Amino acid sequence: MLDKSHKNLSCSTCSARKDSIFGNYCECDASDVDNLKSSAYYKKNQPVFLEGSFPRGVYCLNQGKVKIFARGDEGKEQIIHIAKEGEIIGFRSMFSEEPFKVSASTLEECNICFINKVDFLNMIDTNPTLRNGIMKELSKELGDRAMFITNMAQKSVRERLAFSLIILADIYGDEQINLTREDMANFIGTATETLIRLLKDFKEEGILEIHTRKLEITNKEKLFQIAGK
Amino acid sequence: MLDKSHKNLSCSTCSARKDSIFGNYCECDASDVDNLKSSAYYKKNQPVFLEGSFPRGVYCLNQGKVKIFARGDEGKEQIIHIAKEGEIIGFRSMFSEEPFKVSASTLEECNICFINKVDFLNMIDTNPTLRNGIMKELSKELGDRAMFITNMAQKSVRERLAFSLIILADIYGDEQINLTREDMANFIGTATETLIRLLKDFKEEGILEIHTRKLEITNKEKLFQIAGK
DNA sequence: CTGAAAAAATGACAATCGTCAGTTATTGAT
DNA sequence: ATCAATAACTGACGATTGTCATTTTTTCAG
Repeated sequence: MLDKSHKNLSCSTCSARKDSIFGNYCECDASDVDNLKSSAYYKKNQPVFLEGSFPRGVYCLNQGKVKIFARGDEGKEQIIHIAKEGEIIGFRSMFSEEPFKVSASTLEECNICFINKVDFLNMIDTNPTLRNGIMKELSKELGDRAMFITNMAQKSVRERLAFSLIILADIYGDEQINLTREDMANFIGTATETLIRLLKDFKEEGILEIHTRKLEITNKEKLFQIAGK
Repeated sequence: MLDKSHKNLSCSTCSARKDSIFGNYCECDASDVDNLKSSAYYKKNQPVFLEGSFPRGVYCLNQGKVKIFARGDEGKEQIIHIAKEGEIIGFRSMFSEEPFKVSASTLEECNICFINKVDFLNMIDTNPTLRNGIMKELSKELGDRAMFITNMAQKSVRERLAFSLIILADIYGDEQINLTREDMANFIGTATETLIRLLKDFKEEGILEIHTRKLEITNKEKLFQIAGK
């Protein structure tokens, strides 16, 4: 599955492609993209791009998960989003012509393809369907973040944990949620200790099982209930 | 200044135009837009569009301020953004083809112009400069919201108040900040009572003066200091 | 397999902040 | 000008949550 040899992956056989913006909006041939992109193996906890730097292109996740995070004043990470297979990351700052406002770092071993800024912008300019897909994506995310802000501002940590577990369960699919307690706390926006205590509560309430680092949700219904709608 | 007679305003004499996306990116003639738009007078606390409904076009603020807000589970407003003269609002959901995730409501008397969805999308399609401006705007906002989320998650209410006052001072320009305590609390993400108490603290610390509803910042330096960077 | 480093977990404690209940001040319509 | 409605403010109190200090468990390199 993971290609550690840095050999080029092919878009035409990319299993993540069907879920991606390319798969949904790009009527172009997979091989068109194939010729532009390069691919690379990333090990766990490796940076993909860093806050403050300028984008040189976009990254397309073939395999693995990547956290997108900002840093607060004391350097504490706030995870804004966890990207999974099929997602394209790093294109927002390309349009805004600003340096990255967020950083991206792998949460596990990943295969990530790279498309050069010029090539990507060229694709956008010449392909209205893809362009509309991107605009749709940007707008959707703005809506999501409005909700994220509202949750942060109005929900208790317990409610946010329930809410976040639902999101994480969705991101991880059949796999069990697999994050360090610190990363999870930085996603929810709380202290690591508080998160650990609440996970214990949830365990005692029969909502989940803790397999050390991996979490297995056993009562999703109750999570919805706690999260509040 | 305010045109209560519903008479059409003209883009060519619109003082807000120079600060707008149109002013910055649209090479088209002001009269092109003039012919497409209609304009209307809104009184204070009047809705512009509502969460859940589908966009029929975009709104261009000629005069006055508009709050953009989401609602939490118990209906409590969370103000995401306060739009001022020159800003275009309501176009995000047009691209995402979803119903509005947020509502918009006037904070004071406003003159607002309206451009029909079809006409606006047509402008976007035929005007690459405008289109790029819009994409730039969407991306910029995504970056801003990442910071907003981080502030919400990591700063204390006191720090958030300082931070928000800086933003509000910028939005209100030469005017004094003029919001109900409830709106301000809903912007900062706290209870109205907590906000009132903290405003009193700030007053005693010589940071601002309270003229009933209007706030005058007297020590911006200190605000920056408290806000943390 | 072993030891060191990293991560997870626990306990104690204090401060921040929200809630509720009530009072005072301001606004705006008649 | 008056009064009702709305907004602003105050006080008391407790729960939630963050901090710090320490222990236990897990991971991983050699």
